[in-house]
Amino acid sequence: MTSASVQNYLKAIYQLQENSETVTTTALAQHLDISAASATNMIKKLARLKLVRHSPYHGVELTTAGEKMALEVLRHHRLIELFLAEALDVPWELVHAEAEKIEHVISEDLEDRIANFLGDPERDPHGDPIPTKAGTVERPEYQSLLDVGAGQSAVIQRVSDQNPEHLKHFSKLGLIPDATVDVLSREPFDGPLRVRVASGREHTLDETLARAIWVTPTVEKKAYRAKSKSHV
Amino acid sequence: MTSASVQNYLKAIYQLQENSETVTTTALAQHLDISAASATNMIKKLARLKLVRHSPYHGVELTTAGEKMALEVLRHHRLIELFLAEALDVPWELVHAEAEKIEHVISEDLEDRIANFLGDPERDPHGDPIPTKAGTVERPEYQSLLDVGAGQSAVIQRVSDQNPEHLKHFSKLGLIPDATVDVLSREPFDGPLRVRVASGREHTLDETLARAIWVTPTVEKKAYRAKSKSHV
DNA sequence: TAAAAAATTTAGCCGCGACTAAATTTAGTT
DNA sequence: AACTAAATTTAGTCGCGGCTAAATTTTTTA
Ligand SMILES: [Mn+2]
Ligand SMILES: [Mn+2]
Ligand SMILES: [Mn+2]
Ligand SMILES: [Mn+2]
Repeated sequence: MTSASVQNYLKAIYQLQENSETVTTTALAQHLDISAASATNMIKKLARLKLVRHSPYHGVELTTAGEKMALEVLRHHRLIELFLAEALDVPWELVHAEAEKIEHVISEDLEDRIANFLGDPERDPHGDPIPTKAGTVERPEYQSLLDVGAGQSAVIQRVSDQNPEHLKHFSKLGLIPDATVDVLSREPFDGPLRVRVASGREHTLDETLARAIWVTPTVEKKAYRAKSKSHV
Repeated sequence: MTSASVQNYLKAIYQLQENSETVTTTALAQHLDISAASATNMIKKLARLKLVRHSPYHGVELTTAGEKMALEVLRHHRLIELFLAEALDVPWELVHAEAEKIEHVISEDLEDRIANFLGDPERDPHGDPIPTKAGTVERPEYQSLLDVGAGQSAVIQRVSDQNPEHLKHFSKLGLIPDATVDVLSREPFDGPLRVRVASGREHTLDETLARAIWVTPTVEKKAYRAKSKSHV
């Protein structure tokens, strides 16, 4: 019923809302790689459809109906990602691009069958929560690996799926959801991060990479370096 | 690269060519449920792209390039049908509609993974041959169940996937590829057909249904009714 | 073989979702 | 507070793939 374009806009607005309260035309345009004028155009259409509230020159916000639609698309997307990974061994840096297209064309019946096949999963391969059929979704507050102090260890909860090259790199290093990492040291001024993974291997992550990994800290292993939060 | 519309037109032309040498604008329009004017429009575009030869007022024909593209789409379609049936138990009357959409959005890599998962299959769930990656396809000459004489038996090779209600009915009766049917009797003037399936159950099929089932005849089981081809 | 019917193409239109260039509004700076 | 820069919207255009109505060509029928 609603076009793939409308679905992509709603999904983008939802994802931008996760970071900042209100979503600007420019942010939306950049996220979707289109011109600002095109974004304005679609925003006006979405407002007509009562899927967003538009405060001209100030930003856009999903209505309840708009958020529900966004979550439906997001559910499709993440179920498909996991399904491709599980059923066909598609590597996790490729599932996003495939899901971006397939999410718009599957029936509700197929969605249900995929969810059932996967045992009603709660996370996609990157650790992102899968919205429920009812239209709810978890919003766990993770910490960026960047903000973990030296000497602390943490469990990876999710990894940004935006950059396939980064994903490929992360899986090579063992930086995947549920893996434990020890932060060894941190260069000043947001410099690179030295980490050790469960296998014992040590790796250096620059700021951009570390920012794409979200974790929950575990209890500190070693006491000889107690300074953590205030450090750096 | 090429749009879903172009792909659907090419596929439609290919399938119409299987029955009649040349494909008319009207036949194409009916097949795709669009106006004749729209069909003409797209035909001219396809001709510009060298995917068809158009003889105005007389019909259209795929070029080698057009046929290759049609077969690529058809390969996607049939692999997806079989994959949905095998991996997710989607009933065979539903796989066609899903595949009709998904066929346009999967990558070549995903196509390869699906083919590999299925063990490079040769037939889709309805018995239709799956084109190879190289762009070739079998064109077996089956006989309609309608043309099998009383007393003969036959092995079902394929069943038309055009009508979901018919498919549902066929699977209920056990009329699926590789099943053996005995034709018991045939009413005159293309009247209904009485058949027995392997389970021993007997069913009556009207002309439309019988025409949708394609078979290869087997050796005759019983000699007391030797008249076969000339009978009816 | 001429007239009628059917098939096909042409002409003109529309909604969608993109674009650029120009106008407008808002935010930042001195 | 005025000026400037940045963000946003408006205006106008385009290609795509549909549509209807009218013109044209082919086929059928009388
Ligand atoms: Mn998408
Ligand atoms: Mn993901
Ligand atoms: Mn299709
Ligand atoms: Mn089929």
